Amino acid sequence: MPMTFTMEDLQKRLQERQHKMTPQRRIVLQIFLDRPGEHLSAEDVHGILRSNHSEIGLATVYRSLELLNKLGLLQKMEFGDGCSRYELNTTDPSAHQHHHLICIRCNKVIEFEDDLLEALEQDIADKSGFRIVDHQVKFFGYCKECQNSIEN
Amino acid sequence: MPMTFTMEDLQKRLQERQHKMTPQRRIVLQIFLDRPGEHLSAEDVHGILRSNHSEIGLATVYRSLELLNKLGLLQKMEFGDGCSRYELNTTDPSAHQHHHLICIRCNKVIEFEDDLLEALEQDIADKSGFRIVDHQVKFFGYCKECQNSIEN
DNA sequence: TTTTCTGCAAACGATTTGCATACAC
DNA sequence: GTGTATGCAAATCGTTTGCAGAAAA
Repeated sequence: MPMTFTMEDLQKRLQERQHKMTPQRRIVLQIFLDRPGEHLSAEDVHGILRSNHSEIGLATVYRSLELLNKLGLLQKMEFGDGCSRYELNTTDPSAHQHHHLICIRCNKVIEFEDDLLEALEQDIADKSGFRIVDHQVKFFGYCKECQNSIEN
Repeated sequence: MPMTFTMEDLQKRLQERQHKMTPQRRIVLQIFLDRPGEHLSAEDVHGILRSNHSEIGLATVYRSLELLNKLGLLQKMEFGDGCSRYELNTTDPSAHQHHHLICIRCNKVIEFEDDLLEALEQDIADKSGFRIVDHQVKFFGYCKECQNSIEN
């Protein structure tokens, strides 16, 4: 089980860049800590806050997500559904970055890791001369459940 | 050099779905035929039309791009610059789908093909049970030229 | 007290839509 | 002629921004 961040990490990283610790930022991070593995949009977060009776302005949600991303606590991603989504980073530097399988029938997003990807990246770098610093890999298809229900 | 589509392909595919051949659709496709390998946004296309003295309403440009995509003549993609981009598909069914290396300094997009990707996809499918029908692979980094100018 | 933050409302940019007219078939 | 397409303007949607008041440091 990969380690995630703590509030102290948030505090420390905010201070390093002369930002301030605020209840809003703490609460937004806590939402992700409470939901490991979920890919939340700004609207999702805003809705969760609303249902928690801890309303925070939508603009502040956007600003907090962007900040937590810059601080390295959240990772930003796009699944082609028209909005940015965020998920908690792991603190484990040796962890492989995971990637996403997106079911085009039920819209489920599942994650995978695969060592072949590292080989692919190395191969691309060698052939192209690019110095690669990040990648995005998404596979679209039908998950097991949807394959079954199509057959029936 | 991969084969691309012709106006006859457009005509045929339009008829199959009871759509009509219009000058606007013909002109939009021609723009892509004239610029193989370019990744054009709706605004790009609209600008080219403007400079060609063949103005077409922006809404029609959007509708044409979406239609050409549905007909399989164009491929839609996102590079994270806030707008959708399109490029001509090849007609060669045995061609490997190519992928993109995006320079995060000069924003150049270059394309690559790599057989390892097929292996990766097969591996993922085996492990996850997903039936994969499409994928998106983007690598972000520094192109050769930008690596050089950073060193200087 | 100084600087950064928040919340609100207005602004934004890409894309979509409603509708009357024009055109392809 | 019939049904689809176009052009325009207005609407939409996610996101960003300006600004005045609030709150961290």
